[in-house]
Amino acid sequence: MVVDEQVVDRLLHALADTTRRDIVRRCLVGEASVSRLAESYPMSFAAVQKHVAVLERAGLVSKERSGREQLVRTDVDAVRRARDALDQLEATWRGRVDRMSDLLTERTEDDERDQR
Amino acid sequence: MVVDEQVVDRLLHALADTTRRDIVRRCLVGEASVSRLAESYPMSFAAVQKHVAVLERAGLVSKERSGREQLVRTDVDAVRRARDALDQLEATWRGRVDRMSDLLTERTEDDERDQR
DNA sequence: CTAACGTACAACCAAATGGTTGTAGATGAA
DNA sequence: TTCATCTACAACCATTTGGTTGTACGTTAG
Repeated sequence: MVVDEQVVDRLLHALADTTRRDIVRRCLVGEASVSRLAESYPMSFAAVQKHVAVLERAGLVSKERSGREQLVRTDVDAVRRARDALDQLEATWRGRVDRMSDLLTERTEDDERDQR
Repeated sequence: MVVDEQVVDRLLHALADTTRRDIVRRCLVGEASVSRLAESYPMSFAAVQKHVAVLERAGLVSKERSGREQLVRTDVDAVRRARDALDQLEATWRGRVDRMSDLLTERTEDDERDQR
């Protein structure tokens, strides 16, 4: 249940890139070969290969050979695990926020800055 | 409501580090000076300063002078925004997963090529 | 005033990132 | 078989990252 911090590191790092998030989205609906993916982005095939490798190391996608193509598929369970990890992170924060709210009820002071 | 991809990049990158996540947690309950934070981690004061700067650029924390100390405070609203961004990202994925379930019953084609 | 403290910032460094090109090996099509 | 396609991977490069040390400056305590 305790999320391995290193796993979270890899997960968030993998997701901290627009291209990689897009690949995850694309490969959630049906598989796509790496070369097919590469056509969609303004970078070389090898660059896309590297992005896929990062996602693979984070466990977000997996590859499967199909003839001479390598089909990339987002691991739905991994996405769920990513979401759970983020939820857990946020739950910790929220727990702290809630406890902080109690403390703040008696110190309505300099926490009156911006509200949106 | 469309999340700026670059903002998400900065946000996820800022959170993709164990030390930085810890700083966020710590500064959610009460402020802490940078030097006090630095005592908690096996690295130099300057290194912690840089971590705080990364969090600051991502809008997750803010600093406020108090005498000669610089108090770091997690921006609760920013945490909420981070959470919303992640929720939105995950909602997109979930939407795709749901639609994929439908598509899978009748063989998916390439008609889903461009999203955005 | 002086000394200690907290901070800012620059310079430097090693390693990782994100990109490129080039080469080579499998595989499918003609 | 031959050729085009898809992939893997190495080498290289520029930039960023994450760390260090050193210096300078404002502020508080004595």
